[in-house]
Amino acid sequence: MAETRLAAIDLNLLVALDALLVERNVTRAAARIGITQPAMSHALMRLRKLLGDPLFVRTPREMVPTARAEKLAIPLRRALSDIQEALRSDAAFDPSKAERTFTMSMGDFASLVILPDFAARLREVAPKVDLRVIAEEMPWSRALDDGTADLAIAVSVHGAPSNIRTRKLFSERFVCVMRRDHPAARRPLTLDRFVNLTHALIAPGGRAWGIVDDALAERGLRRRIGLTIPHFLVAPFVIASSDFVITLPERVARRFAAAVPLRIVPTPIAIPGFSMHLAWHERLQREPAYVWLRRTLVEVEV
DNA sequence: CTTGAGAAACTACACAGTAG
DNA sequence: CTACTGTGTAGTTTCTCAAG
Repeated sequence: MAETRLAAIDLNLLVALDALLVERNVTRAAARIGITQPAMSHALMRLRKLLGDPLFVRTPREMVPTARAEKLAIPLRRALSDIQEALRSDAAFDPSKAERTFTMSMGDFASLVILPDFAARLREVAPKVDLRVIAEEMPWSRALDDGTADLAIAVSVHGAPSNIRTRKLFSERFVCVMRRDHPAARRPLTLDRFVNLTHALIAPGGRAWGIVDDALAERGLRRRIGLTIPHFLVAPFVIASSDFVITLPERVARRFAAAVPLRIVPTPIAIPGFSMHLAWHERLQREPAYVWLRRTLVEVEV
């Protein structure tokens, strides 16, 4: 039967359980917390006895958590990260000596624009600090809430829960990008020429309709989208070696143009820009390490 | 044959009880 | 209070077994 008196529970078992939930593998979970595999196996046995549940079942690919274990995952992670913070908070943060990992949630766009300079800066001023970037798979506010992420970079922070703090990083506008020797690059890009070109679109959702199409539709215009791709990775190479034209955030365009021969021109139609924001949980508001992390991120000129 | 979970045997250590 | 000793627990190494 489940034991509810905390004094009767070895709380270290919860650290083991957390590692198992993250790794879903006894050997790796053991390595994660610095014990051997049999010790972790033993810890799992004690957890099973304590909670009266198998917790994990072996499958060819991984140790799959039972419903009971799954249910514990998020509150456990949150509790452990709170404890970790509580223990850490008094010590002032010295980036040049700190050995720790920060986890940040950000998408393709933010990674491309922010990471190159930020990662370089980190190596310089905090050589022993590791950075773990996770994709925006879950709602980022939840990742901040349960401690999966220390910081999120997001486009829209409207309607964020009240326990989430935000700060604007930068505003972004759209530009048109084509290969450097594209025939259309010889003359100014008028709206008329723009709609007669064949366009490429980065559409994570796969929908062949973007913000440009909204702006065109307002004027009763349409363009042909000849290529839709789900992420930024291949875009510069496709554009550099074809006649497709693409409309991109300016900072992305500049990154691409630094890697392959491209021409960047203004959009011939007004397209509303957007802003990128930093978001964090209020419990990290005054923690020296996170104050430093946020300041360092803001200081990186992108 | 390889990999990984779990069992067995052994070891180290903390704690409690007891003697001086 | 200190020193010694017995007990229990959790760790390690080594092994076994099952599955791919």
